[in-house]
Amino acid sequence: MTQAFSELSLAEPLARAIAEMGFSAMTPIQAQAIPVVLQGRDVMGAAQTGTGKTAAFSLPLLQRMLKHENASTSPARHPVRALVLLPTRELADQVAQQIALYAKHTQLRSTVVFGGMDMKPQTAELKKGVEILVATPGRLLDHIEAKNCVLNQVEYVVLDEADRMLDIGFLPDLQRILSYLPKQRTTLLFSATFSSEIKRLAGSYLQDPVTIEVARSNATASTIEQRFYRVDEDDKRQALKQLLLEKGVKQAFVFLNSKLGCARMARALERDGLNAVALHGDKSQDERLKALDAFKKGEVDLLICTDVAARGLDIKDVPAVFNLDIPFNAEDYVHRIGRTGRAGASGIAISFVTGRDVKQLAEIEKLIGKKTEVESLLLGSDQSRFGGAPSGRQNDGQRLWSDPQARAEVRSERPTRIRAPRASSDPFFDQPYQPPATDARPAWEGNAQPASARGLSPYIKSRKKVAALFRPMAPAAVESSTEAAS
DNA sequence: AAAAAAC
Repeated sequence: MTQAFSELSLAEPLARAIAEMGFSAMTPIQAQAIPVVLQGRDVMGAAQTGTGKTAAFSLPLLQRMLKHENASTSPARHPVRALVLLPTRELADQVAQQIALYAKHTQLRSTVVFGGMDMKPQTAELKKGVEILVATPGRLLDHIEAKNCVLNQVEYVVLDEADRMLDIGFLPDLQRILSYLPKQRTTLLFSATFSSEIKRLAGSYLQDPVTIEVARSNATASTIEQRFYRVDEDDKRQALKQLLLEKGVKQAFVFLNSKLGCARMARALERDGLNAVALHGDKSQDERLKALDAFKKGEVDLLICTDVAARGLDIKDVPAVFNLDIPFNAEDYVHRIGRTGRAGASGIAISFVTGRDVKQLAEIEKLIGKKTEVESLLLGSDQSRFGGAPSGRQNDGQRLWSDPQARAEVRSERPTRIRAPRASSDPFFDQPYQPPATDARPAWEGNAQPASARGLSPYIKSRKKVAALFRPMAPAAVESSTEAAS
């Protein structure tokens, strides 16, 4: 019982824009949220990522703005009537572009303001007057305080990624912004994840809200295959390269927890001959937008990013997400893997687990309501560069942590040694990638090296059991995946 | 163990 946009009797300019964009059937969040927003109710909406939330709030807002003239008389001909707030600049940019497309055939004007860019062009746009303003909090406050925009006629506020907007880092800015807005207004909150705490807090910003939950909140899309591999800190890059080949992945988001880690990983992968670019908050905004744009166009294969890219970014057909680090917040796991498997497409999410991530993994299991199985990964020697002769063996799905004893051992493992940052003398920066000196022979063939040096998890007890689970990679499969990856 | 958002 999918409903069509045509059943909504939207204003002609909106219907035309939708048709031009090739949309006909509504997604569940759209089918449920649009009628409610059209009634002017406050909404708290939870829906999986990639299910069309932006259209779910922007279309009915535009419709209402077209149907209802702003009642108050304004000195500006185009007072801001709708304000959309987002937690990252790239996301603000993306949502603004989408709204502009929906509003294309209307007289309604929209613009976006975010930090890291020159104030002047933004100010000029604001002074011309816009009905719809998309923004990140900090820069918006700058504009408000510089009196570049007046928000006392705002009728609609949207907090997208609402749980993030309401978290401790954003809340002070958000409260200040809200203090500039009329009390009488419609407020819409949307996110894929809502913790119960945030839900309660959110309630205090809403008046008699309608709660819309199209899937259990915090759920991950069933179109995303989720896998977890036990990988030592030092083996992560090698494991990434190997899995890219094995899975035949052409393009992927690669998440790390730190900006420095991203910068290093991107450089190292580039040196290995991969087409990788970093995206994190220490880059200039210009670089950030360029990196994202190149990834969108498919000019870049691997986007090595922090959680700046975890939420909302909508890039078509990215087949894979790698979590080289397990995110600090379980919610961010849900958002990160939501960068793949969008709009019903399939995707794979691969996460690397070290000994100290066990607790966090449990949090993720709790949040997504699924048990995870951590597999071990036998790393090949990789004598060649990426795209050359593949490694000799691959893991064929060994379930490691289903064994309670192994799990207990993992818990007690000492934390991985962390290399201190050392400017340009850091060998990680300056030396070409050295493949591991060992071959890929497994431990049971009498290799004297400690198991961890070969990427074999040190807590494997039964060699026989393990041997049965590993088998050489079939040559045919290797070739096809190599081709696909190049 | 961090990142994000203003200059």
